Amino acid sequence: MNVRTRIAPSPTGYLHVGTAHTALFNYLFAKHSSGVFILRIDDTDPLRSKKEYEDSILRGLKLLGIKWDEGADIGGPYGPYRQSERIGRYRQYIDQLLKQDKAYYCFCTPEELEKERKEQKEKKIPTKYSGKCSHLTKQQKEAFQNEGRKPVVRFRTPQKRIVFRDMIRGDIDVDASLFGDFVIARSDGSALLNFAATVDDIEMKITHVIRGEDFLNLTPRQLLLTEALGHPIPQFAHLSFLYAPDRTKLSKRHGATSVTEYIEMGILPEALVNYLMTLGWSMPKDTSQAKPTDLFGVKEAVLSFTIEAVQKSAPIFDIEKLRWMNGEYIRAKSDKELKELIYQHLSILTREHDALVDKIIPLVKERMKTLAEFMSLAGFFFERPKAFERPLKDAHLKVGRVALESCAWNHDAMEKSIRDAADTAKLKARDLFMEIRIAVTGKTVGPPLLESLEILGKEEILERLNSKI
RNA sequence: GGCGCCAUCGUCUAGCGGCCAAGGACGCGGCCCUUUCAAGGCCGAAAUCACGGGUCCGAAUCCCGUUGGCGCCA
Repeated sequence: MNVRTRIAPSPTGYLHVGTAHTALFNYLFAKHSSGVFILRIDDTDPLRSKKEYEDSILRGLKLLGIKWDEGADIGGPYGPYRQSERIGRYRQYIDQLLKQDKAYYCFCTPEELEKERKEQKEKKIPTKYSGKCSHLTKQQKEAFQNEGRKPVVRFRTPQKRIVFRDMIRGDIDVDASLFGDFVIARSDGSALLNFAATVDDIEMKITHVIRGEDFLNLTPRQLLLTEALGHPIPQFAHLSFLYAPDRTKLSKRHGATSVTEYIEMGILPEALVNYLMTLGWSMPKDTSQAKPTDLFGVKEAVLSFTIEAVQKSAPIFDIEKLRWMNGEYIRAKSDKELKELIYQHLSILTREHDALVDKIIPLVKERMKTLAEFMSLAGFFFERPKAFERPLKDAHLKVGRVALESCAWNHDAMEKSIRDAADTAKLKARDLFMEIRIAVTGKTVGPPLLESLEILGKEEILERLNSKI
């Protein structure tokens, strides 16, 4: 069987890391079986859906290297892949169910339904639709229509137990009589998301539906609908949500939630993807390696990915581990690659800085956890420090200036001169180094000092020292 | 409220009945290296496997219940 999976984001916001996570697992699963991965846009909510969001979601996924074989932008044999362009199809399926009496018109008003619910609550019985309109006569229907009522369409839910096997969670057992006849089309005729998704999954021949756990309770309905429509049911797998450290859903108040925001922070796409893959899944131990590793790419993951190995519990998104991983990826880059990334990331740098940047990169590479940190680490190369972390010690600076004035401008000569001067003045060399560091960079921590002095040049350094004495 | 899902170090996880008085990674602490900070190396603290019952010669692993978290429906 040819595996076909899909990600179906609603374009109501920028690409959320949780969506990227789900997309990634769909992709890994499909590609592990040489299957097809599809990108569908579920834009059934016209009020909240925006083209801008759709574009950014597509861009984000591409950036992460998650490529789809069929999708809203590139089409494919089962298109269109945008729900707003499929409305007519949903109508056809609704009519089919209506014709077969597997669905019916319900004329109940919201007020009537609310009243019904209230009564059920008072009697402490499960709240569900009573089925009041399930067997209306022709006359009754006409009477309602003459009143001007617009009916919704409800699915006639078979009263039975539904058992299905979730590839991650195992057997799930639900009693369909508990949720009753649910709505599949609004009074304006438009299909509800769950119905639309069911139809799309059928038409797009989706074999494995891998999605968020919020759909777990909706799956029995999809199963019933698929059955009623006369199609084979796909396999299901439900992934846990990603949570913030306070165990609530990742949201704006926890900081960055969208892929774009992480990229803007200077997280490399490969690092983000790698980190996301370790959330809920782990690379099987390689017996040839002494230690298992958290560091691996999509290609390797595709080889060993199995959905059964996915963790059931909900992971917490830990930005510290992401930052560590990003540092690993930065250090794995060649200096040249890193330079290009830095140019892309920091628009204030231009090619005229090229010679300088070439020299700086080896000094800061192993100190950076994000691309954005380049500037906080190396800013002093581009402009003189405006602020100083602490007041400077004049006596030390004078000794340091004298030592540097007279010596050749290379690492070893400077070191010797500074150490000798420290000895003569009965100062600790390390203190002398520190004062020079602060005078030159403004900070107590930073790249190696003597290498930095070499790069900035004697004239500039002496001026920086003089200005502080 | 009804139903469903989940539960191993602070965090991500390994573990799928004996190899586990629980392994790795991030983070944290210490030491080494060192002109600072990193990077790197070494060492360490950190989970009575949520709790309580079973099943079994034997349970983190199977079953039941409780608690807590989350979700769906309303």
